Amino acid sequence: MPQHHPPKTPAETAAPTTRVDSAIRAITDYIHGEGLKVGDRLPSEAAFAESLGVSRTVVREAFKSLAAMRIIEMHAGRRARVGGFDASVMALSLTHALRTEQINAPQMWDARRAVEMRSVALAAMRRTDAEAAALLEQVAQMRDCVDDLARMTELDIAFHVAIADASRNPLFSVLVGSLSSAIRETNPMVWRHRRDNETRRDVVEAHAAIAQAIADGDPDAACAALAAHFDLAARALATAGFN
Amino acid sequence: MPQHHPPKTPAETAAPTTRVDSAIRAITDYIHGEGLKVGDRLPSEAAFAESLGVSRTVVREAFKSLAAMRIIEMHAGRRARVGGFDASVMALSLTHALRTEQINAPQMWDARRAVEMRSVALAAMRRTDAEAAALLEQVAQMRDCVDDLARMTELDIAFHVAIADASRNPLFSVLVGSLSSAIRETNPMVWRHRRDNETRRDVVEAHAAIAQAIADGDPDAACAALAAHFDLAARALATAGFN
DNA sequence: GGCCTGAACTTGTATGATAGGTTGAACAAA
DNA sequence: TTTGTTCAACCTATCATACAAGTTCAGGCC
Repeated sequence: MPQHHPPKTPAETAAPTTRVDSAIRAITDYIHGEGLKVGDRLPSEAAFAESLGVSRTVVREAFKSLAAMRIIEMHAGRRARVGGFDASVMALSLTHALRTEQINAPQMWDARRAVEMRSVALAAMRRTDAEAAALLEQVAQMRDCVDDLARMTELDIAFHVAIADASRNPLFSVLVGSLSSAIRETNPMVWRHRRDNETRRDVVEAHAAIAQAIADGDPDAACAALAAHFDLAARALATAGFN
Repeated sequence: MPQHHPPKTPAETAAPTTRVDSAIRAITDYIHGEGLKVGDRLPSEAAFAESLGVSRTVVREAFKSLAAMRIIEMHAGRRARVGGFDASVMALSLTHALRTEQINAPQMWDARRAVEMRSVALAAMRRTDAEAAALLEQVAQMRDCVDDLARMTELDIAFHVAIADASRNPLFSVLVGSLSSAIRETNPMVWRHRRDNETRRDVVEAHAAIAQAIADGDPDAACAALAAHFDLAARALATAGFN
């Protein structure tokens, strides 16, 4: 029997238990109802407090909760504004899931592969010339620091996110960014097992192949190159002892 | 030039600006440092307040923020516990992104397609017999309510999530759940354009083909069936006027 | 043993106060 | 008219305190 997922409508239909919860609901409804877009200003905490008939404490916790999810942005003195979609929330969530062993590294890599397989294909079809050049440049930078693990990790993530940006679908940027970011912590363990520089160079060349395929505007080649990249990673994961 | 994403390490390395932010950081670090797992109890708000040298208000807002992200769970009178990974956070985030037009429906569908393409393949390889039977049963239920839009929508989501569950990768359950859930709001608009029952029946049969392929343990057939399903959806989206 | 009870603890919410950041309009200077 | 300054009003960040209501668990009673 499949596990039962309680059906949840957006913003959790489940009757709000605490006043903070209902305040959160009221605020999101307000944003939606007023048709507010990113950057638009919200009423003050005091205003919500009065209109909802609760203390400012309650509204404040609701605001903070929404700010944590980047649904709104808060700054001292300034009114809260509607927030922009961002990878950080999902990244935090995924990092937590990894650390608490609700998900393991191979599972994360598997999902990442699925997402990026589409991301590179779109990038190959939609990239601008500037983006193509930038990707090739990033690969060049990677070649220069096969020994610097930390730098390599950051370049790696930036490279994959840049591809996602070129896909012209911000959702891919966020998904790729958060999935990559969450894996960051396991990355050093994997690389430690690539002792010989030759293997490390293989990784860089895998990236080069992806960048080239995207520059050539060849989705199929890009997918093939990405598949090779992930196969390499999968082997490394296995070697590093991830189950 | 590709847009510059400021590199963010997990839990945002960016120097915490407010005390609440640093409290959030301290709490997540505590969870990680103590190696706490899902369900483990955290120290009380008062304890954190004292150890961090801030008021309970600050700790409370930090707790609420983490609770919003499901990193911890809070209940009146009970100590906070480490929370389980859940689709609701991402669903809320995505729903907000859709409502504020940071992402549009076709983009969401595209990402969903990428994720589910892998989800069904894994499900076909790993599903238990019980899961296969359950999927077929769910399709049967869908056949019985082609006229009930709301019910159909919920069954649809439940079906895709059930497949993800069968993939044995909880990340897919979360991704599929949240992506499907976020699309829920646009679903009625799409279905309104499938006037004739014949087309609606096509949709149900597309699901049937997926379920059958998974039951047969045939990943390739499952992918093909899923592709057909999404092509159908893409056409409907176009008809409904989504750009 | 099993059930009940209450004290101790913990979270949920309210109130009031203060410090410090932000904003916008009135006003002065160029 | 334009630009720059200043200040009052507004707003958020944080604190201290208080009390209601839910939870836990050790004893005590049957």
